[in-house]
Amino acid sequence: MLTKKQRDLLEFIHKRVQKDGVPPSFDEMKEALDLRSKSGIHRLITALEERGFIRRLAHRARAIEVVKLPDSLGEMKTGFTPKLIDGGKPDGPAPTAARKIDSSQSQQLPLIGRIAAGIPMEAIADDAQQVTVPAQMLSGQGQHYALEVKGDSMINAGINEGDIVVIRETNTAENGDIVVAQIEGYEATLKRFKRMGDVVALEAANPAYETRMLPIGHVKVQGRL
Amino acid sequence: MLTKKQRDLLEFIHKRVQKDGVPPSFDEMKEALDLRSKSGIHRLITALEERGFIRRLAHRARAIEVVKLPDSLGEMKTGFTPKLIDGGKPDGPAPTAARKIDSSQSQQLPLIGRIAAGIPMEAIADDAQQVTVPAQMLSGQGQHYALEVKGDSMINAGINEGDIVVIRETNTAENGDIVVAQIEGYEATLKRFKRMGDVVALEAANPAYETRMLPIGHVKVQGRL
DNA sequence: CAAAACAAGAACATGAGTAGAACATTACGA
DNA sequence: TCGTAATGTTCTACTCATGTTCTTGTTTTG
Repeated sequence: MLTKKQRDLLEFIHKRVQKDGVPPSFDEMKEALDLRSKSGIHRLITALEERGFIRRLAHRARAIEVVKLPDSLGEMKTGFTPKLIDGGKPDGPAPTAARKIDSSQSQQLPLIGRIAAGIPMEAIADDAQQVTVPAQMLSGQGQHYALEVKGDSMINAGINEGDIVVIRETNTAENGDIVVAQIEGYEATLKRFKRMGDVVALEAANPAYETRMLPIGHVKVQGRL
Repeated sequence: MLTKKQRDLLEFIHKRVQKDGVPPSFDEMKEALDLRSKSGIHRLITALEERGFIRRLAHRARAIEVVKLPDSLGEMKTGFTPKLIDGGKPDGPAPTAARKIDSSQSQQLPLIGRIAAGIPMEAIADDAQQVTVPAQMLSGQGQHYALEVKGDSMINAGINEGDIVVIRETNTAENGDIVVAQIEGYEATLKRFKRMGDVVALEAANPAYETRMLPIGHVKVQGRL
């Protein structure tokens, strides 16, 4: 699926994100791949994006995100990723027009995936991946769902990249619980929950990651492990 | 299902991907099968794709992906077996046992997305992106959903890469309709639908793409534009 | 606000890789 | 034996991947 260069670059980006938490700039990638020009990187990035391995925001510095890795670089079956790119979306004939329509005449639809009009690539969400879970893992009450873990911040809690965790939907948590927390209304992350007065501490089970302290209003618990 | 040659080639590709992470080029395959020409490879590849064993991107170098293996090669499958982690009993060496649990005690959970345990990255599926759509685009009946278009095969129908199409769920279609079609049970693609007797023609609105003819049982209409 | 940093991408060159036509050969079943 | 499908081979045409240099905007920052 990927050429060697593309793979190298993807690997480099991934490692940088793992290590520094910040994706590299074009210049840094250029150095890493020993190129004399950034344009080559640009094209590789474009290719990777086209193949669905990364996502990015146009014109944003270092706004690259590794969505999936090739099989050879780690196990992560990517079911599908309900999320979309393009922070800017500057123009584009049809879309722009559509977005201008008065909201009172509009209604919300879930964007459930991506469809290939050219080469078929990703199944649509109706075929969402299912995982089979032993019944005793479920607490009997409440809605459960499964999530694949990305990243290694909970490594000391025995949760590694690629693992599947079973989450019970809830909006409360006890100190010490591992929760899915939504920060600032948009980031969802898996952390250990601790409340200290008016702030909430989200601590990772990996010394390489820092504990985040956030005012209580900014964190919303979405589920509990 | 497969001829010997096809099987050999598939096996070779699979091994290469396992080993290097990068699929082989036509030339390399030619060498592996001890042929003097790449055209033979081309035909084998085409046959494999037709039979659903591989997927590929047209005109992209090394853009081959093994989708499934014939039964005879099944043992080679790399067991991606994610550990299931139970919040209640967070310690380790149980997963093997857990997987052996009788299926009658199990239940299906939707895998609805991905959660970042390291750097917060992706919202979970509950926060799936919403697109706003003018009410007059909806037919008033039936379930609708939105899909982002990838690829350019429908370019002559005014549908370009990045556009969002609104689909009504249905399992029927008239000739000439643009439909989301699922082929062979796994590919979802956007094409113009035409039925001719017992075969269905899925034609792209772009001369660069060919029309696919498939027996009627292999195509399932999932929705209509 | 201006400078610095960074991303987008046009233009050009070259080698790598894919598509497919045309024709010969072989194996196998009706 | 004839016909068909799978294979081999050769050749040609075309597209893609990559490297390079430069130019044009955008974003971030001092």
